[in-house]
Amino acid sequence: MLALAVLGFLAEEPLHAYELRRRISDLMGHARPVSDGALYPALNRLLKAGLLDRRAEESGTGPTRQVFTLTPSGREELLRRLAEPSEIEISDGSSFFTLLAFLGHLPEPAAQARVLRRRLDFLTTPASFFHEDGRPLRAADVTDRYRRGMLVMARAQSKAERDWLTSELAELDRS
Amino acid sequence: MLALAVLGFLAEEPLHAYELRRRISDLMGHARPVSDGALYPALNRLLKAGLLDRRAEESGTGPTRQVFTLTPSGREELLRRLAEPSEIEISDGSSFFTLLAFLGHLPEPAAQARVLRRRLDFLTTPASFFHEDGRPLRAADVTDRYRRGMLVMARAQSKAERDWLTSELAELDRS
DNA sequence: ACTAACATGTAATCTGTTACATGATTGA
DNA sequence: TCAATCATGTAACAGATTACATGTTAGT
Repeated sequence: MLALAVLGFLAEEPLHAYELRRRISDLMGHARPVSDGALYPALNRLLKAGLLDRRAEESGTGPTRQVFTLTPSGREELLRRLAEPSEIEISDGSSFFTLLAFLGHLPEPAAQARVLRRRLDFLTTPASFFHEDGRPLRAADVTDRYRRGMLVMARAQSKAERDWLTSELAELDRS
Repeated sequence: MLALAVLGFLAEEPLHAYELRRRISDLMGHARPVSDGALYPALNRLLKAGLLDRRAEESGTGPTRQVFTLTPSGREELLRRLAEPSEIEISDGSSFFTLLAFLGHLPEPAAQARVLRRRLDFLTTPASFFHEDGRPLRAADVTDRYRRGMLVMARAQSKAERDWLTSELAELDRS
């Protein structure tokens, strides 16, 4: 997930670690902040895998900035990950959102549409939070007010997302 | 997170690991399935910490079931975690949802309200996904269609949740 | 005969968090 | 003077994923 965000942002322009952290923080870090202990090792892993290049840049002030650039192989990896997301990247809302932020990098609209379609299919498949005696509980049968709230909000969110996906897919079809 | 769900479900009734896994899967596992490699070690940690008791129960068929029960100390820990959630449990949507599923176990409505209030405060504080030249981009200025979609959906969700929280808090105040 | 569901666990590996460690610059 | 922001990293630890390992029962 962190790796995807790194590749995605570097696909737009070369950045040093600190600036990368800020952008990733804005994107995903409302919830959990991006820690240095995650970012720097991740950058080194990507570097070792040949997906990134690093060059030192004197900034005048403070430590030398380490500026990272996406290699051609890194761009391939990004496009592959965007075009063929894993099941969890489709089903987990926050992972999917990260994907969405970079989906525009996929050159073919048809490839973008395939990803949106997968998400729509996932959201359209009904799922149930709570069970009793092995059978799913309908919303009306959930007595706990907070669990009822969960169902209400999950539905509202799913509806909003399905509507958006549907209209976006329709627009992609037209072009 | 896994630990909270274990404590929460066991607060309702004793369960064996497999059944626990099913319930946790229903609750949080739409996205990522609960793996045995996470669940069994987590149960052993809680056991060692004295929050759970385990007893073997012959099921006739297959391996002996390991039935887990919440100890008094486990219940205390659950209530403490529900009453005083960490910042990330408040700000991360999926963590907060897990919390919500068990919030009803808190005996005092005022303690429940404090948690809801914290979430509402978090949602009311404006946050921005994207920045340009250090300043937050307004939705209208986001040109990428998918990023615009992210903003639209994030707003819809936030609104739905704030509405629900507000009405729930009003009801708690009345009683 | 095969698949899914039931039922429990371990081991290697990966990733992330938290804390540590350093040091300059800018604004209140 | 004190806090925040800029800027880079390491080390210990916690937690999760994936794959391995085993075996029964019920349904197709």
